[in-house]
Amino acid sequence: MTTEYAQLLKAHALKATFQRTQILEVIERYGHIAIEKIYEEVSKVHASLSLATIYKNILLMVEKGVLTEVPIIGQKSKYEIAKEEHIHLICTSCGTVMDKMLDVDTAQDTEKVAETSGFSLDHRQLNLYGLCEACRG
Amino acid sequence: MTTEYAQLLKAHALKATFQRTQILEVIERYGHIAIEKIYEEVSKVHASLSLATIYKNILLMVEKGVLTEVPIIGQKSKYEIAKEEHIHLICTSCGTVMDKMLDVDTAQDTEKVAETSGFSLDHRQLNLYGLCEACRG
DNA sequence: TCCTTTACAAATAAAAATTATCGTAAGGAA
DNA sequence: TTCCTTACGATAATTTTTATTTGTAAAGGA
Repeated sequence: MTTEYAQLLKAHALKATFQRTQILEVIERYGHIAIEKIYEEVSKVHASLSLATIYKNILLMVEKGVLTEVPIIGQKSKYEIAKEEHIHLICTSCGTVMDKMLDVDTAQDTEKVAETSGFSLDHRQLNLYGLCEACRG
Repeated sequence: MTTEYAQLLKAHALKATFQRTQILEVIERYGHIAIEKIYEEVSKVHASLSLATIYKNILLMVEKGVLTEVPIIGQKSKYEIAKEEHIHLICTSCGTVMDKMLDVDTAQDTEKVAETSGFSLDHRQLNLYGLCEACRG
């Protein structure tokens, strides 16, 4: 069966194995998720899965541009499906990561900072830390 | 002069040991530096230093607000002396990290993003990845 | 000064995270 | 289906990080 994930993998010259499509399914379901949790979740539908397989595939899919690493202060990195550039709101209480659109002004401002420094900008990583609505109490 | 670091430590309720002032001296000299490299450098002036001591002290100094962790895509976290909020320009070729002033507009824009999401903003992490002037060739 | 208390560093030791190896199995093109 | 290539699973081996224990030194009080 050619699922949405199988196509995504093939579009990046990767074979669409069951393990990989399951990993992608879990990542999409969570939005942002750490390695250990991916292992935990995928194991539920594929008990014989090896943790090494997760590591290998995550690394590979990051290399191929299917996934993006989201390094976070004080935590292990989380991973998300690569998508249009955006901002992260990270709750320091519950750990939730939310995506927010990157507004044009901020994009332009940062481009300008890079430019005036003789720096050729490739991509941004804009993380805002604080308390989400639920955790503010 | 190491008294500068001794004062910094004391201001955060930490004792000014030789090891700690040396760690701080190395971090300031490099600007941004990973654990392993700190160990390598401090070992030069203090051969019997244990790597566990580095970890313990880095963790402690981050907790106390003397240091800031800078997590970077595809690398181990680097550490810097805590200072006024700023942007990082990270060269994906040579790995150099440069500090840039955070302009008022960007600061306000991000505050607004947080606000309209019901998010109480605590601190930002704005990293720009690309090629530094030297690496553009 | 001497004693007591506390904190620290060093040295392990232990645990956790990540990467490598290799025989077998599965994907995909023809 | 057949064949070639690549991925998986099962370790094993490393690396990274954290915890524990012990000896020493510094700090403060009598």
